[in-house]
Amino acid sequence: MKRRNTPSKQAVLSVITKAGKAMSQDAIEEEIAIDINRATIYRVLNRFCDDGVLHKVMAEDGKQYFALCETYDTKAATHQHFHFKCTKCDTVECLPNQVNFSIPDGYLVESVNCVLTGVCKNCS
Amino acid sequence: MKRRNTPSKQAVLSVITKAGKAMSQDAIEEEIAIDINRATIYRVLNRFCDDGVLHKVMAEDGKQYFALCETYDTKAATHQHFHFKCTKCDTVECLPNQVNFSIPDGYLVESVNCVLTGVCKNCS
DNA sequence: ATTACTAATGCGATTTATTTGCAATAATTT
DNA sequence: AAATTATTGCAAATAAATCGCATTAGTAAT
Repeated sequence: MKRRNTPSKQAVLSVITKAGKAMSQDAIEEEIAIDINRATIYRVLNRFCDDGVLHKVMAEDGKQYFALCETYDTKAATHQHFHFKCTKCDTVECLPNQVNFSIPDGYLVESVNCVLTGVCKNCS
Repeated sequence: MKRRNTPSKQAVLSVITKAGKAMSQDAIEEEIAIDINRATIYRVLNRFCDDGVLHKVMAEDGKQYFALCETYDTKAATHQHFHFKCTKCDTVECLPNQVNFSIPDGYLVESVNCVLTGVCKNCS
């Protein structure tokens, strides 16, 4: 299944890149220049995740936020960094901090979802 | 608003205590002996959270899981431990590991939600 | 250029998790 | 036993995310 280059994909990626933060579908729809259907935005986002372009963060508000994968992120060490969700401006940003943990034997960790919630630098 | 002791509260707390894990509303409804309405379960759970009896974990599947607060947990240092969600048995458990992080100046952290997803000891 | 192939899109409907309004019920205090 | 009001059940409402399906439009081959 070869991927195609479409205006929707370009627009979504452009918005997220410009924001420099993790964004939810509705935030993207608000910011985006062209008119794209909600379902399409979700499909574009999920495809980008599959392709390792974006990563998904589940915040405490139960919403998915999507952020650019840094180039140094490998498939193996997947995005084990903290995220910060601001309750004031409602944005999610990737923090430089890596998540360190050691789990008991027998556990197999497939993904890490760490979100700190509070008030960000800009809003405090 | 003084709290009252009701069969619903007792039943919900009993199920969670017996499980020794974090549980979602539907898992609780499945396990519970008496017949309690879905909305009631949610209200009971949220009240317990308000009262510091339970804490809420948002998993990657977008569902809320509720777990007992250990007695040594204080309001201040709120539940900064890791959680593990198993994709096989679909349960969430509290890990003993504390979450350590240092955030840049200007950020105010109000809550921490860290969930590792994978396969647990029992299922692997 | 034109055609063929099929990924991507739009739309509407659906699913799933959680909450809410409101009237009825029941725990607790007097 | 009566009064007060927290709690519950039920149905409906929200809200996020997904899905089926017919249509559109990239892409590669001719």
